[in-house]
Amino acid sequence: MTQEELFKKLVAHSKEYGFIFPSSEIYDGLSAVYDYGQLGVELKNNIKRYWWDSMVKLHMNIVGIDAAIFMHPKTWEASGHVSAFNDPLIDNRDSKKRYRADVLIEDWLAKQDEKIQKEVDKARKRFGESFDEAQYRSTSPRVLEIAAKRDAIHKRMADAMNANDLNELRQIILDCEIVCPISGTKNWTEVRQFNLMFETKLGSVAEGANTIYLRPETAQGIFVNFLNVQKTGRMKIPFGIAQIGKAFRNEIVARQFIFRMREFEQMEMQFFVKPGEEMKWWNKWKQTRMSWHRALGFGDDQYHFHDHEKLAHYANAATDIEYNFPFGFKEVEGIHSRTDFDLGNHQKFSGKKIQYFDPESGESYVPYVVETSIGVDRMVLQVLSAAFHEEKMENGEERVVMHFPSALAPIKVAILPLVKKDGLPELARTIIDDLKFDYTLQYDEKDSIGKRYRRQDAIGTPFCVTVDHQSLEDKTVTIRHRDTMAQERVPIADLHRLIEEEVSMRKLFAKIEL
RNA sequence: GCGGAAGUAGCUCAGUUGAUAGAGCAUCAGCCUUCCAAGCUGAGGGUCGCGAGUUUGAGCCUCGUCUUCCGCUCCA
Repeated sequence: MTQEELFKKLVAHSKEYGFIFPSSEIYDGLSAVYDYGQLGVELKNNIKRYWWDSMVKLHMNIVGIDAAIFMHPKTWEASGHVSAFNDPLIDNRDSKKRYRADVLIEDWLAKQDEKIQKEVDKARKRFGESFDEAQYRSTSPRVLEIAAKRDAIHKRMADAMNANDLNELRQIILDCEIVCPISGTKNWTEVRQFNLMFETKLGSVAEGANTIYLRPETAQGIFVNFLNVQKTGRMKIPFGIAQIGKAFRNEIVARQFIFRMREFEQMEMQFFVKPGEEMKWWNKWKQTRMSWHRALGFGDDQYHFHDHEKLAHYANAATDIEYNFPFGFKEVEGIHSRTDFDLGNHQKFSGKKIQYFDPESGESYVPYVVETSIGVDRMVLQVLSAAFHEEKMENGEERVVMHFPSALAPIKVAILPLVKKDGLPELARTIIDDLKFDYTLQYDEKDSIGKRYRRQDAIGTPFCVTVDHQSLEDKTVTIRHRDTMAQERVPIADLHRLIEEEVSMRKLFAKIEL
């Protein structure tokens, strides 16, 4: 079976058993929006709890918050999203390729520099050792001409970007006679603006409504609350603030099931450190976060770091943890050193002093930030694709099993009376009443016991507890393990302890490098 | 957004040259009582993605539209 077929089966399985449904399916669905079903939400909640507890419980210097999705519009000017998340795009009609208009122009500008360099190299050959490059650059008519044109275009582009003048951007592309690298033609469409932030209105139209944005990342909710948390929590640097919440990006192309959605959930922790110590902490969090992933037991070789070569406007170091999805290694989590970009900008835009007074040195400074940012939905997809297996059993038949780590499994235990008479269902109910306060359970008395085991395998339930006639006599039951299919006879009184040992998150936590 | 393919029951699919929609599995009820999916009886469930058009008549032909998949593109 190819990876592609496996992925299709996984998507179908996710829907069939109630993990993930297309949104608004009775209205033909909504592109790249998905709903979590009865099992999906349990899995997702468990993943969130695994992350949350590993942050705020295991680290005494990390606390959580839950900020609003709506934020003051100035937030997004300070964060750089208003300018950086606004891409002017242009299509070439012949090659059908789409480009960022400003990138096309910048490529052209870079080419002018190359042209100048060529002139310089030619001159150097001509003049030999007596060649004075600086003088040549400042006097050669040919070089000056190219440089003047380059600077003029550069200024026009900067002005156009600032003024958001899309027609001017297109005119520059035409004036520079920029051709499509693929088709080699100048058959360009209009430049169109793609704003990756969703807009909505706050207040009624009559009152004069303000445009606000749905947050494109949760991080800013942490930054604007830095002072609140630091002061009220009496936090001392280094410390972190964690948050789980929805974010929204109007992606041009959103696809690959729940990998890239327009509405998605992030788990972010912003760690505030003393300037100059950020690389130490960046490296430390890389290790901690990688061990968090590997603790799930999907195979250490299924992950790798992917360092960014082109850094975002706020970062001085950035890496991604990538997981080997059925469609290749893809980003699950980003670990970025964001410097003092965010806090510094909020200080500038708000006019409020956002600094930390270091009691040891007696100095005040804007802290540096190391961010860990992980997509909840990508984690769900990672766990689903790692867990999904079709296996051949000893008797030659196949079974579909979700090998979830027990701590993440949506249903922990299925309680199954061997037959639905002779008082077996009644005894099963008393077991449920005892366990239901601590675990998600399912009860099933329909069909043969083998069929019921198959059903539980398909949703990844780690334990099946089967009540039979002997149970009535000696208060024991068989407990059947999902992965090995092995059974053991245990006293009903021991069930709670045996299950707890397996499904507790302690086992996972113990593997994390703190 | 472009190109290609697809959309019929919860799932996998059949449906001939256009003529009142089918199967298997699944679901539900009853019987049977059995530790690794297939026993028996019965029942429910589809305006064939949606909307127009052609036609006496459209699941089937035409156009539009939506959604999904693959490739390109994009990606903090």
